[in-house]
Amino acid sequence: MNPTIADVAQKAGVSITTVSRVINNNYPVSQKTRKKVEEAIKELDFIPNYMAQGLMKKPSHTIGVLIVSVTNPYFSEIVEGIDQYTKRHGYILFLCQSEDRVEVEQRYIKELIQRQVDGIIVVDGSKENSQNGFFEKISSKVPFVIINGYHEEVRCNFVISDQEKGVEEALRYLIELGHKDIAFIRGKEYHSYDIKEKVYKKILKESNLPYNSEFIWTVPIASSMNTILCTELLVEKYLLNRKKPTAIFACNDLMAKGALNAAHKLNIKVPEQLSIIGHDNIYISEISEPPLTTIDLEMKQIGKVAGELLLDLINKDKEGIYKKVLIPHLIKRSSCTSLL
Amino acid sequence: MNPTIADVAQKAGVSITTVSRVINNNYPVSQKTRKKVEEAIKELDFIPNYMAQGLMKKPSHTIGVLIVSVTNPYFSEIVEGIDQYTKRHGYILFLCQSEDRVEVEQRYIKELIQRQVDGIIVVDGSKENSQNGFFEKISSKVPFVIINGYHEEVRCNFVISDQEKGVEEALRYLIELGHKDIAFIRGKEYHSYDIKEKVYKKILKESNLPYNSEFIWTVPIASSMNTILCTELLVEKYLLNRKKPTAIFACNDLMAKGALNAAHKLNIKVPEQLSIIGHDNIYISEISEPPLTTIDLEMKQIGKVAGELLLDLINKDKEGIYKKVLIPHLIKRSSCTSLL
DNA sequence: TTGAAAGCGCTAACAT
DNA sequence: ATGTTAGCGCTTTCAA
Repeated sequence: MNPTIADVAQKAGVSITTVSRVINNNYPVSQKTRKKVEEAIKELDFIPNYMAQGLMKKPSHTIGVLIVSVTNPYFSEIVEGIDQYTKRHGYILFLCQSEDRVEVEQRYIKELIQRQVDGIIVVDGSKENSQNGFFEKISSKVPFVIINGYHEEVRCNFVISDQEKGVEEALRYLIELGHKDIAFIRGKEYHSYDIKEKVYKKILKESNLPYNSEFIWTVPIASSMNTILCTELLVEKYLLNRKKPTAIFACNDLMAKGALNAAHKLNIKVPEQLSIIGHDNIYISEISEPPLTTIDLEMKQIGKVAGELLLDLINKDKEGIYKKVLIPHLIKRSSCTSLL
Repeated sequence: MNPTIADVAQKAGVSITTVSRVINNNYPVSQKTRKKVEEAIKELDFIPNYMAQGLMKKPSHTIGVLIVSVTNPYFSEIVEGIDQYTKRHGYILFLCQSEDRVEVEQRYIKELIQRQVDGIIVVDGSKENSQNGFFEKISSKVPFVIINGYHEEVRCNFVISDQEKGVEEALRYLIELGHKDIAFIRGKEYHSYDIKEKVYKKILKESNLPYNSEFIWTVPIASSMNTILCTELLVEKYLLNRKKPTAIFACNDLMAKGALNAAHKLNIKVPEQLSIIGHDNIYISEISEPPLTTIDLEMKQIGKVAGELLLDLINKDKEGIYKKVLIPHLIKRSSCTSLL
């Protein structure tokens, strides 16, 4: 058993109140007494019990972060952004992985509240929990910020990137380069893919390019690291059996990398014979061969902004509902070429 | 403010004890009473205060995990392994990033104890804190497991991979393939690099191959994601200015990927003109072009084994000091070729 | 500057 | 089956 404040008090020959005062350094204590207490603390190797402290003191200086999976760089980079900002302010993180399951998401959030976190950040919160009112309900109980994820009509704090803008920029770039046959790789069942596909159709129309449903390629697995392999298989098949595009837009870099691998396998030169553009700018896009042109979501920055907003909410520096929108930008690397 | 157990008791017209009993489901409560209480809980949206619960109940069902950085797949894969195992047993994780700083490591570990974690896992704990007795001291206060990191003469629980075996296997493979000029890429100041270099020299000697210090390439940055870029620069320079090896052994896959990129840049074909072998088997090695031959450390498995050991320690199913050693194995992919 | 005592929200004997 | 009461380890009035 760890020693308690009473042990320290006894050893130092003072009251527990005094010990508490030197621990928290919030009331005057004479030099002599302080020294005695500090020595007792050192000797006993006393570490105050946070649970007991937390019972009276309000803030726990703890934040809950809920993601799908740490091994996916998209999430880990956001976590790093959150952590770097919040740790400077003395917060520590509970890390929860939902594995993309709606009930797990709910279970974790309740557990976080039970554990008295000062606030919660959910990355890519599920559409279900957005729409069924769960997230809104949570918002009323604890400072709560959602990063990306579904947000139409949902009265929660959001930090999101303007996906439409990003996809638009990518597609216009491809079209400027002279591409007309642009395949679109997406995952299934996620709102963000639906949005992107809508933009895809819109841009084609605006550019007077025909829409061909054969160019919509849907990958069954889209957020774990298996996405790469899975996309590779799919793209290989389509590149062989369907009408060949001159360019591919992929809804995330994992898929883009999978497409790139497929091209390599089929001996299709990128970008000479096939241009590929990704989305997110996880570091994988940077270290690919060739480095992938992509849309930079600035995940670390998103994490930082979300952390900042959450702490402001916690400290009541901010009230009301916030929606912070970051504008993503195209990063031109070497996976796209001009047809003109 | 969240409602308390007293609010629930009042609303349900019972004593707080009864409420506690239905929450914990550990004493008989009549169907009728239970129903009343459950309704009150639902209506008030009551979530018990973990801090107050924790004051009496012993285990917090919380584990502290200390790593260098989440964005490095080596760490995130281990974290995933730990989490997958421990979450099944009802544990939640504090995630702490030391950013490779010895004092931060100490600060976090103390904070974790203060927060009443049931146990701590440190990944790649610093040599300093191993040698100065800090880790041993912590071991006496709380169930404590170190993954990899320095472990000679340190009386702590360890889950480690047998690095010597792995490096040996890699090097022998290269030598069997007919390589005589093998460059060795390492980081600086880490015990694990020293071990690997020792094995490198030993194997050369055993194989009657000359040792050439020009083939020891030391990368200044070796554990953040910048390693790749940094190695790329270094290898490019050495490939141009030093005696050219026919094969490269890299102490981790990040370096191996950097070497691969450098080769690409210089138009050196891998594996035809240069064989590269990595270490760790993070997924980057798998998705490289060509896929990298590497030593599989099975990080996820390491995480699982560490989680298992820690829970056994927590539940007193195990006593004493454990050192679990996993044997890494060579994974042959496509980045090495025979010279014979 | 210090100490006594109440109480944070809950659990766990002990009664009934 | 349910309630009363004494803490868990600490912070914080209040008094001295």
